[in-house]
Amino acid sequence: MGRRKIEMKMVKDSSSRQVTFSKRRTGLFKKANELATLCAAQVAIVVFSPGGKPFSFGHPSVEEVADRFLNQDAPPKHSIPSHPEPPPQPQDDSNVDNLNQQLAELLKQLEIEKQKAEKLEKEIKAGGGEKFQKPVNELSLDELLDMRESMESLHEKLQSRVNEMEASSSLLLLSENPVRMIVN
Amino acid sequence: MGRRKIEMKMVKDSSSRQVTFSKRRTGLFKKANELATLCAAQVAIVVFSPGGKPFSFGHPSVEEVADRFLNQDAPPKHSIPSHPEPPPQPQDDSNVDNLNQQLAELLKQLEIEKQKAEKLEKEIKAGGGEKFQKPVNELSLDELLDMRESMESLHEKLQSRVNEMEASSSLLLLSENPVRMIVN
DNA sequence: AACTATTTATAAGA
DNA sequence: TTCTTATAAATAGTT
Repeated sequence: MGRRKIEMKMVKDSSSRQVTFSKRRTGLFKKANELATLCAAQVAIVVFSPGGKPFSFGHPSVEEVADRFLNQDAPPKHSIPSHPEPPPQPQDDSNVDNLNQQLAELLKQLEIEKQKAEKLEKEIKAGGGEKFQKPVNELSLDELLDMRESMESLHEKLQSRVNEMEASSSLLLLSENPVRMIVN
Repeated sequence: MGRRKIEMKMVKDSSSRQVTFSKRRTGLFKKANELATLCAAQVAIVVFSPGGKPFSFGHPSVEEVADRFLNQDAPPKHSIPSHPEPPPQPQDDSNVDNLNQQLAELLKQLEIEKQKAEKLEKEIKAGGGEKFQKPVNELSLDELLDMRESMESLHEKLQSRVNEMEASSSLLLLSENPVRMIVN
């Protein structure tokens, strides 16, 4: 999906591989979050980078998905009653066991977090800074991401303003009238 | 990614939601497979469909990834002590508190910056009035440059904070469960 | 970290 | 469900 189509084989260059991993992990988690959001599905993902570092996503939380996995509850909704009922055997695409379920849950949560963040970002971008008045403890990763976006937006505005100012000041220096500048 | 852009909200129609889930689950697993293949990374995903059916993907297998998670090798930082007997209460709360405090600070600074920006904006726009007689240009330019600097600084901090939050949230999610994840 | 040129993923529709 | 098609997204290669 880029300048070129690449072979589905391990990227040899360690450095490039790390870059690819970062980009794709982000994309994967985003997709997971979208799946969870659009379909009211629970998702958990666990990933070990080539360097061995773990990353995870879960919706609504890794714990919940994990518990559900462990308890093999296949309830239609989000109920996580610790009712020791041996529910139906999942028909996974691959190996599935308790651990797998837990992992799946984790991945879900991560995805959800990402989606929330995106949502917040949009809100912030669109609206104003109402979010800044919310109690910090309620700030989640999503909100943080939103904040980052608004920051970027602010920064962009600042940037263009500075550019205008610089251009104007330059012109002023060239003019016979050294002062007064109108910036609108 | 199709004929039209869709809102990131739960698909109301049950039937459509099921279709979307099927398509996107396939896509998610495909992406996971590519990530694992291209980056030599281990990946595990568990998903519960809106109907409550479990699906999973694992490379090399969900069990292996799960085991690796459970058998965490003591990581340098956000490690969660996975002790054999009484799995100690994770001190995640403290971590969260710290993050929240830092976040609070950032928010404060952001607020201040925003106010400055607004003030400056007003002054500049009010240019239609008396401002023309003051050396607004130079002053404003300086102020703008300062602001830009602080904005950039803030942005950097926010960026790293986001990174921490992502890692921490992952850890926290796992720590509350029987599953443990190490992010270092 | 940003930016395009392309490749993919997919929302609709059949 | 599967296939097709028009678009929206993701991302490989670059800077």
